[in-house]
Amino acid sequence: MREVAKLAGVSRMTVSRALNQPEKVKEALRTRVQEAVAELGYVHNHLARSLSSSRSTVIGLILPSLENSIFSQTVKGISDVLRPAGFQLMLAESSDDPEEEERVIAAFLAQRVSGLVLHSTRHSAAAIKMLRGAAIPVVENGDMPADPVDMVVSYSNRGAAKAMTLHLARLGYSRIAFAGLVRNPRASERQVGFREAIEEAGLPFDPRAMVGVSRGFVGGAEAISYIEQSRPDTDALFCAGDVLAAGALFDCDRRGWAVPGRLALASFDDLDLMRFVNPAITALRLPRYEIGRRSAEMLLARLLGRELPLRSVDLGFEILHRASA
Amino acid sequence: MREVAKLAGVSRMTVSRALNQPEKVKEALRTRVQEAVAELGYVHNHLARSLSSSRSTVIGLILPSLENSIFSQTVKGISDVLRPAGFQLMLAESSDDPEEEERVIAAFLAQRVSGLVLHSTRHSAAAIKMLRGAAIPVVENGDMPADPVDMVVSYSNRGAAKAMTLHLARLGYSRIAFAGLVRNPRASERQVGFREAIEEAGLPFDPRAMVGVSRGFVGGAEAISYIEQSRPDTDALFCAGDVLAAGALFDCDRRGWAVPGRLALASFDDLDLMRFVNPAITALRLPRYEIGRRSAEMLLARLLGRELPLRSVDLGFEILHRASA
DNA sequence: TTGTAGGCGTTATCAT
DNA sequence: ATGATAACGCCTACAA
Repeated sequence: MREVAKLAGVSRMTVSRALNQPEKVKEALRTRVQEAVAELGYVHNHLARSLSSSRSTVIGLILPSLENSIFSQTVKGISDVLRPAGFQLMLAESSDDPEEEERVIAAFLAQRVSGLVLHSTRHSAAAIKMLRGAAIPVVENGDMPADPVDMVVSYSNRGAAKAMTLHLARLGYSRIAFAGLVRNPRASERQVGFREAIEEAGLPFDPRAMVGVSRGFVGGAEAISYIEQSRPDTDALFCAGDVLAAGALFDCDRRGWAVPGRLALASFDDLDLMRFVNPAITALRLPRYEIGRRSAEMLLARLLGRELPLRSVDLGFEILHRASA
Repeated sequence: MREVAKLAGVSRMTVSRALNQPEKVKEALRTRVQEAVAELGYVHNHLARSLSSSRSTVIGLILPSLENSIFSQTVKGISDVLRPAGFQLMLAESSDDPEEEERVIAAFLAQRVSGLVLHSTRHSAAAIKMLRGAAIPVVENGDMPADPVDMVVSYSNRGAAKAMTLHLARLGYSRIAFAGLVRNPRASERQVGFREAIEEAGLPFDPRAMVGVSRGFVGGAEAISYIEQSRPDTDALFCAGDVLAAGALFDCDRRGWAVPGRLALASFDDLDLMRFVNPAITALRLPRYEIGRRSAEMLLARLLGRELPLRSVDLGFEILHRASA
């Protein structure tokens, strides 16, 4: 910048202003500065800027898993808002482990991110302390937490699972089963919603109606095997996770089980896949992209000094009824 | 840090060393420093560190699309290497647009990323100039480029497409069609490979055997419609992109076309999905995760001053023969 | 092994 | 509208 200033025949301060608040610099000087910048191939140093102004243009995002297509929509939503605003996105994975999340938060705070989006809603005490100490805006995404750290943009896992289960009950299914991922806090919430719905629908509650399975398509096949062996009179299966329902459908296909004749199927997440398989799978549409957008917007609003009316936004969900149930 | 130093009764330099090179500080002092850090909730400022040492611990990654599951494996590979090394990942999207890529590169260089991973291999002249000027290690990923910017870790789109097409020819299919994404540089390379294979196999080359389709499952259905209307005697379809083959399979299912009886199917990418559908789809396994790992490893090696024997690594591919062809 | 001095490249602040 | 000066918080280089 020193060199740019020299070449343009102005002070460094003027260069800085020409770069950051062009309207505050006379056109003549502004042009000379721009020419000097181009000539020297000068690249503004945002580290120095952040250090000096004690405010950065980087937002941190911590996801439970990087390999999950449902999160990529949220990433896209965040990125679409951040990029035009001149902000960058820093990404890391927590594996749904509070300890690992804590380490990542520490690393991000050391990088002086100006805001944070956390998908998990379970944090270590130390992590919460660090977040409060950092005094930066934080958005939580994965669920509507009872005790938010700061802001929340999400939907209710419990509520959505309950709604879908009630939907199945209303369709006349009475021996409904639930398959969810093991060791996953969001899956647990969904299971609670499932149970609430069963009771509210006046159906007998059967603990064996719930099964924990692995991630991925294989989890869906595990659920079908479980049903065959342990609860063969099941008439509908609600798969609460990612591609489980598709895996279940493929396995039914292989076994010659008619869907929904032998077994009705419903999915928690409406991936594109759900619409394209045969039969198309009834699913919950969750506003994954919107969650990203709103999270980023709220973060930016706070960084620009606007006080927000809402600290907690429930974006809800939608039931997409299709041929599988 | 000043406060930590005061509380621990040492100089700031000692604190800095206790943090960065603990082995160079006597245990007694180190302990006192750590206690002071904990007591004050001190968070190291990596911006200041980077500015002062003129070396950062952030790597930039630019992907054509954030919503594509095949890239998430590469992201995971990069992250798995970066995290233990204390590096962070900054992520952005180029939409396969060299102009947009150029803007992102500029933004990343302003953030003083210490290395860059680019999935695209087509860059604007200005982008290349900036990269060379920045003198940071760069890895390209999406293809084996004729004229690399710096390092390359990839596979050959042309070679892989050619191999799969030859595989289909060897299986006895003689009216093979190719479906690829429109306006996608990697899809174009794959098409070249397809054509080479057709000629090498001694099959008649028919321009109508190639069709450009949309992204996503719907693209597969488009390909099937095209075949029905414009080239009904096609006996095998090679889908060169992401989920296209699955979309084609679902559409065949809907039409009652037997796979591979009426039409054989092959996919360019081996997503999990390909193994789980019925029939399972013959696919190219591309080392997406490994590409991420190796890219990050090569970047780190260079940042640690090691000179690398290889600047260009072709990780190859594998044909997974399954029931669809 | 520890400390001192100076500077990394920018912006806040105050002055002109 | 522009400039001078002093931080921002850390590390390099050198000294003790």
